[in-house]
Amino acid sequence: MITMAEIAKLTHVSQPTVSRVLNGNTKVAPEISERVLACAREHNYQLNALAKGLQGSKTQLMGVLLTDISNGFFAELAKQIEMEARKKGYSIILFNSRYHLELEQEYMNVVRRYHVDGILAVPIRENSAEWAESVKGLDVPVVVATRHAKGIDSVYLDHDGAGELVAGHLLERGYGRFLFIGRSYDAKYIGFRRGLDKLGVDGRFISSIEFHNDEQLLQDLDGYFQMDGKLRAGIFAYNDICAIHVLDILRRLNVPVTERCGVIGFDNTEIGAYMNPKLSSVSQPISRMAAEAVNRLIYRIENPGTHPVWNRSLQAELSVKDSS
Amino acid sequence: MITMAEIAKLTHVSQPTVSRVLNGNTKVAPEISERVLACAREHNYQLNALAKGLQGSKTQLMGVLLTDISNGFFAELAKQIEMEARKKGYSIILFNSRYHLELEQEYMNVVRRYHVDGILAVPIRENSAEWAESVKGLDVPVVVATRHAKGIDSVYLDHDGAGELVAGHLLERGYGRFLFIGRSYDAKYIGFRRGLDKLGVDGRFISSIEFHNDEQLLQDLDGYFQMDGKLRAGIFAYNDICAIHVLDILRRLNVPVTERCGVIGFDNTEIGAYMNPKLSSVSQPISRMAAEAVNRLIYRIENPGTHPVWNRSLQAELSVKDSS
DNA sequence: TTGTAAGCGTTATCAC
DNA sequence: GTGATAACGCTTACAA
Repeated sequence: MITMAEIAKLTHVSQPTVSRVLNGNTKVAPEISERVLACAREHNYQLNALAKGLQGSKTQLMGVLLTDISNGFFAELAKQIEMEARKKGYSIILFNSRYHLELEQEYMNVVRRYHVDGILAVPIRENSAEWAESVKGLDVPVVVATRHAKGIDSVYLDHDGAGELVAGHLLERGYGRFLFIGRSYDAKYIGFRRGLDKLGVDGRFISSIEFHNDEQLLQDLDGYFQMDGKLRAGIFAYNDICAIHVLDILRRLNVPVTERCGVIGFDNTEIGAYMNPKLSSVSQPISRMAAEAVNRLIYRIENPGTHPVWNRSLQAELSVKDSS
Repeated sequence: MITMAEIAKLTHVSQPTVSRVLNGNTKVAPEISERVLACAREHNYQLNALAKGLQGSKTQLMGVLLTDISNGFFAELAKQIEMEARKKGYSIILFNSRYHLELEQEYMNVVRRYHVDGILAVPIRENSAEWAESVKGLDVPVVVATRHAKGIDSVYLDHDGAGELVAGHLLERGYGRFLFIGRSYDAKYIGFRRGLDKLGVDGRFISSIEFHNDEQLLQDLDGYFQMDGKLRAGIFAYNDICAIHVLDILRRLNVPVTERCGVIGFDNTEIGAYMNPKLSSVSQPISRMAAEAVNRLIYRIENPGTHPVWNRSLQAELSVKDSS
């Protein structure tokens, strides 16, 4: 690997001049500039990011700390982050905590060794005191993605609003009663109820059940479809996997989808598109989330100092397919 | 961030002594060692990997160049690579070519900037001359994963053997005729045929069709099940996605799975386990592939110089579920 | 066993 | 405009 000093020797200039030419910020005589650039190109010069970083300047490295890269959602997020970072000239150093708190803690240290310019994290427990502590101890900016973190910049999906969105869609499609499958305290359900309420749906027609296993869900859905047989049911599952189980059970119960009920999933995973019928689903705007997170992080990198905490809530989008 | 020099000042020793203590290779007086270690711990000292790398020593960085991190298979691979690398004290710098040749080329350059100790790659075109050229131009060891690369160390799955494995399984389960869905020149099919042949299956009962779209596949399968109605059919699809389409079509054709036919997928993706019936599938030993690749790369890092090219072919495993 | 000195490849601060 | 020179934090001789 050729260095600036070597290029300097070859082109009969000083090494700092080579630096000036290659960085292109300071004025340099055109003939020198040309000579140096030609030489650099010829030898396929590559900046030594280590030396640059050591010197105090930026490393152009972004630490990315995820919980589970093998999860399709985070894999897509990682992809988008990498794309967006690349656009801005940053490379990604990847850490995957696998939901191990100790590992996450270790990574918070390891990442410092590489003097990354900033960290983009999906913490395991975004509101734990220890994690907040680690972040404060760091001397680099941190942005949290996919979750709301108190006291730290973050970008996340508005689950509550997503529920409302689903409510509007199901109502528009003429469903007359509504079932949420998931925890009753889920923000999605809160928003779902509120949305239905706003649009004048009687609370009697809104209910929720939890999903534990197929047999229990089958029982529950069977019961649900015994009553109020005439009203088409709009079913909102807390994620696509759950929704897929629902589709399977509906098939076993001989409840035709869209005729007697509609099903909406959450996450809009690829797998949903392979179902029959294709699963309608709420999609998280992953690429926007990645872009906003990366850009905010870069903003923080380029504008050090304390700024008010920035929390960006993104709106969900509905990907309507064949199941609703 | 505290430095060795600062620790040296605080503990009244020289900076190289601090280095000696922290690295633990050279002999240092116990009382000094203790003092230094205590100080380092107290201030949560972290090595400056940039300085270490710059000095000529290793960066403990591994460049990982993938084609598509959002693909579940590669996502899992990335996870395993990260795990294995971490175990050995390496961190991962991730690049995702998205199957763009120019991007891959750019990344081959960018990665040099960070002076990674080695590169673990899934190249887009493992046998292209240009790529081989880029690799030769590099001064760091490269190991290719998931594909066989001529002239470069690589770990990959034995597709041919996998086909043979499937043949044995289907025969054992009593299927009497066999259908491969995919390209006829696929190594899986070659192995599949050979396996069946070895076990005495008449070539008349072996065939293959390609998969282009659902309608065409439905026609083809319909035709296939019209003839030789008595023989149970063992169907081997070139990947899980295809197998899932097959399952769907079999349902539409009212061909009961396991009674009249069995279906085997390839990749053993998570999605297959959510099917009904659960999809039997050939699983690539991802974690072993990752481990072998990482370990080979580390071997190359620690033993520079020319060694004979190392090509490791791994055997597939069959994950038998409910569809066969 | 420990300290001194040099050097890795940059950028930044000076002079000229 | 351009060239010395110092500095970043570390490892590796070499000296004591």
